Amino acid sequence: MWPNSPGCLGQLRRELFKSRFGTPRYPAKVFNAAQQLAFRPNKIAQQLRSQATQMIGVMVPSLDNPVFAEQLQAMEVAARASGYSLIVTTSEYSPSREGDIVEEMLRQRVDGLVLTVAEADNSAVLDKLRLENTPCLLVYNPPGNSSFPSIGVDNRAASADATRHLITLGHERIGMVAGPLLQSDRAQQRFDGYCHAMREAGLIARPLVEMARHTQADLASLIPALQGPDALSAVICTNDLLAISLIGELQRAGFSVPGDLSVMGFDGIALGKHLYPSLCTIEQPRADIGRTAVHTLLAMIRGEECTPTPPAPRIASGRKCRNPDIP
Amino acid sequence: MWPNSPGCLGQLRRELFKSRFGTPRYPAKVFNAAQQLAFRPNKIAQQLRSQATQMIGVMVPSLDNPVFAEQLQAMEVAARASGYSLIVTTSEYSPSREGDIVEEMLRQRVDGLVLTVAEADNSAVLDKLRLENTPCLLVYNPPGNSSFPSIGVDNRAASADATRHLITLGHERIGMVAGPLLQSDRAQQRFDGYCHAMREAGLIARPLVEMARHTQADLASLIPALQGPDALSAVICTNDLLAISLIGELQRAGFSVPGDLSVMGFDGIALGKHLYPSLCTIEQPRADIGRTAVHTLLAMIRGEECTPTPPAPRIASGRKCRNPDIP
DNA sequence: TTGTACGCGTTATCAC
DNA sequence: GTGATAACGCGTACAA
Repeated sequence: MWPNSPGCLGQLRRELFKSRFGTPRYPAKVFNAAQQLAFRPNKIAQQLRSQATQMIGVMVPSLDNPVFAEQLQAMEVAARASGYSLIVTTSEYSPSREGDIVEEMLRQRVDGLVLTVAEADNSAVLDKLRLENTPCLLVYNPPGNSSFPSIGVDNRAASADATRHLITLGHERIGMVAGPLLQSDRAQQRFDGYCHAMREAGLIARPLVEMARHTQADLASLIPALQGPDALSAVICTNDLLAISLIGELQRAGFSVPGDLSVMGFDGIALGKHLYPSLCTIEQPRADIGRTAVHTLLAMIRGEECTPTPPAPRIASGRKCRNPDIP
Repeated sequence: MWPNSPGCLGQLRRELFKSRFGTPRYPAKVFNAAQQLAFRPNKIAQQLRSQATQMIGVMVPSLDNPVFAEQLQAMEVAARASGYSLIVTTSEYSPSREGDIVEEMLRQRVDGLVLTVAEADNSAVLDKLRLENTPCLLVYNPPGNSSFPSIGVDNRAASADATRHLITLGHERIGMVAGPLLQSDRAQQRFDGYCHAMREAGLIARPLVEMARHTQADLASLIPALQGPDALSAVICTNDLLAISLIGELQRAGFSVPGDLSVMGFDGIALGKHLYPSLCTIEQPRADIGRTAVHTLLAMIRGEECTPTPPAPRIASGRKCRNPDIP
């Protein structure tokens, strides 16, 4: 009909523009024209013109882990409420994928980034981002030396809490089970907290039992620690999926849980409390973390907190869930 | 340095352009200039110019349900492998949110949409999309009358399979438990399949037991059906989270599972098989569904299958998982 | 090979 | 108020 004649679209655009700034006055003429032309504002052009995309880039290791999925759910709701959209990517804990993803998002000119990287203290992608001026926020990664603000629980303290909890219950031979350590700085921190609490109580910290996958236990690597006079009476897993799967493996192999071995988790995924007995775990407020991450990043985008090293907003150490079956 | 001088950026762009079409020849001069200027191609401008965004819009009801999260994980990997990004949104089963989300994505000029709507046969957002020419693919929604291609298992057949499985095991008093029915056409289809299999076996189908939430069972609404001479001996839940949570509630209330009541799930989330006893369920190949959804949509975007009603690609009815504890 | 000019759809700022 | 115009960064056709 009217292709690009400024007489029509020009006025239309002007009206739509005004309506955004509190002068919403739609002459029927303009409104009808908009409908007849099936006019739909083009965000691409708006973004190019305004140099802002209202999009935030999100990178998590994997969405197969409910921890990240539930955090993302909260982030999406919070972002949408503020008029922002999410570009979501998964790194699979691979540094090279991390690099590609971030580069891609920068080309897309996202207004900000929310990342969970493999290792915050030794990350090529963070080194690169330090030279950019795109606001960037870490989630779950310990604040450490990365010089980026980070949101998440204090893994060391939380893990020490969990250990003390088991000690209070009378356990002395406590171990820790983790997924591939190289891939996650959180697991390392949680191990540190465990060691600290053990020493503090005069107990000996056992070496970490490392499993091949983050979310699936293989019993074989734990069996040695369950035999002999020094056999473990309790273990803490670095995440809930690992704990649940370990409990299943133990039961399948004829062990009684928690009779022969108490198993504690870490994360507090929603499912844990529906199980029977419910999983004893350290609960990370995933929804809060997601929401807070978005709000913090939006503040950074507005330039409110854009100093490179603001006081890292930490959420207090997670709280323990009662598990009546742990002795 | 060189702000916009065509002498520099023009050549640079040309080189980058050529390199995309098989003449990758970077004179050092150009390459260095790119680095010195910290040049980064602007996707926004590319998108505006080429009228294609290489972005696909995804809408799922909620990421708190691992079914959708795991599907999304597979979609993200497949999309990235083809150079596409994902804009992810959650509708929370709300039709009004569905409308807002899709409108927003159309303004963003996504190249295609992958949606899971509440009710495909009665959906305002699909009615609107029929008038647009943005490729659109449904996931999990039954193909039905929506005139959109859809990917997912045949819920009716799968549910009938599950029912027959229980019947084969000797059960006769079988019930079905669902979340809020109005919010999900899948649950309705699964109930239909159950009814069909029951009638087929000469058994009476019980009325659906509807729970207030999709992922959390409240035992109270099921208790009546567990009492009296006609007490149920088995139930099928319309999704795994509901099943797991119901099992927990039952056990907490002193029931024995599967002694007093056998509980079957639907979806086959990864966690189910790690439990002990592992959850008996109908497995939907979520990763396959996600991958296939992306590949199909990309084909539609390329115009290969862009007829409004192509033969709906269905994945064969999911397969049963063995659960040794169901009698 | 190298330089130039136009258009994609908006927004912003002019002049009328 | 209304209409024309520049610029955002890129792709591309065309001219030098």
